[in-house]
Amino acid sequence: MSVDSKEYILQTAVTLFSKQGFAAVSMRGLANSVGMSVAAVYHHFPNKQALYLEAVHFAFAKQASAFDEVWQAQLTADEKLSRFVHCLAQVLTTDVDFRRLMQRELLDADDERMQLLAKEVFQEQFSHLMAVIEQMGESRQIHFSALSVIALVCDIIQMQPLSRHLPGWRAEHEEVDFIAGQVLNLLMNGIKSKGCQ
Amino acid sequence: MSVDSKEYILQTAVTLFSKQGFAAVSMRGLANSVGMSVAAVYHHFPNKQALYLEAVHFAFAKQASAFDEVWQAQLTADEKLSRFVHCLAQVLTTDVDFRRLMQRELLDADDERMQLLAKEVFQEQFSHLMAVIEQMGESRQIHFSALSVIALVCDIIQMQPLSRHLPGWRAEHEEVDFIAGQVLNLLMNGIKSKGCQ
DNA sequence: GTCTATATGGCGATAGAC
DNA sequence: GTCTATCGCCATATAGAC
Repeated sequence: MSVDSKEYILQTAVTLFSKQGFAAVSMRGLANSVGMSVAAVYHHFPNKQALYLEAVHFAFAKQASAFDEVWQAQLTADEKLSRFVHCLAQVLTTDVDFRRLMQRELLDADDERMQLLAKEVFQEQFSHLMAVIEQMGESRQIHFSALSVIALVCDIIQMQPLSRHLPGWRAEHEEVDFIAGQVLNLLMNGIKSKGCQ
Repeated sequence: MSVDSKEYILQTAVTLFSKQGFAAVSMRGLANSVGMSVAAVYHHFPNKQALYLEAVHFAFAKQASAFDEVWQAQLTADEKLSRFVHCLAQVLTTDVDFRRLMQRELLDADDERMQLLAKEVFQEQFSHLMAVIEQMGESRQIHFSALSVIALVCDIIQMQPLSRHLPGWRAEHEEVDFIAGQVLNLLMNGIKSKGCQ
């Protein structure tokens, strides 16, 4: 049926685009991966560019509401922040396709697509995060603090292939709970953990 | 002369690869950009892959010693950390090609190239950073703390095209000194800046 | 909706003259 | 060391039958 084929193509496309990037993915390769002819793929999408845009949309829509339970729960601000960090680390570690597509979108940095992403995917979560940080006592640099939380988690995870080869690395450094715990410790106490608590 | 042509090709290749990625750069486009024929480019490099590897090496070699003055100066550990964060933010903001190539390498995450990058570019700087953090009083999670410093600066800068469209953004958020100052404040005091000092 | 076949053009890489 | 010309292949995309 039409919808099933289209969704299957999209799902496969998400994986291919996230692994290889737009230019390196061929319509032949995609058609081969889904077990169809090139012409059949072109029946569902007018061209490669449109297919890519739909694939990005498809991948990001899945994650848009992953954090809703965090914000709606009856918790203190500190607990909400903790849950958010855990959740973010979990999503970025589990859904590798999402994480890599995100990285590629930031690299391309097409302004039109960035606006769309900001508005449709991130703005809501970001506003919740800023509200939580405001409740925690920070009154001036809320935007920057919220950004720092996300940046810290994202880049620690995406630097893993490199940090594996740097001195002092241990296997537990790549476990979701360890990452979340360390990030939260840094956010609460700064780098000198002993001097502050 | 040979060396000049080769270096000019490399410099141009660095820019093209960082902007478009390996697959999207064509030897024809590169040849056109440097004002030579395709065959002339192939006189200097055996194939596209080798050209890419030399280009990455070329771009990273420039930055390898950018931080040496930070570590060798007669400063307290706190001051060294401050200088490092400023320097890193400056390099990542100024040398956009370097930053994007780095991001692309992390995306590809070819393990052989990661090992080479770790050993030849990052290991030395990372060891210095860990030593500084140890001097500051952190005794257990030194690797993770050092990683956090780098991750925070890197991702705040590479998320700029997105954060521009998120609520609370101001133009000063993209100034090098502002970023370094905020990052250092977070590292020293945590997110609740008032509760700790 | 899916197929086979094909049009059209760009790709990486090479041959051989100068 | 650089050129022009070219090889063989793969790319995106379409035509038309079933």
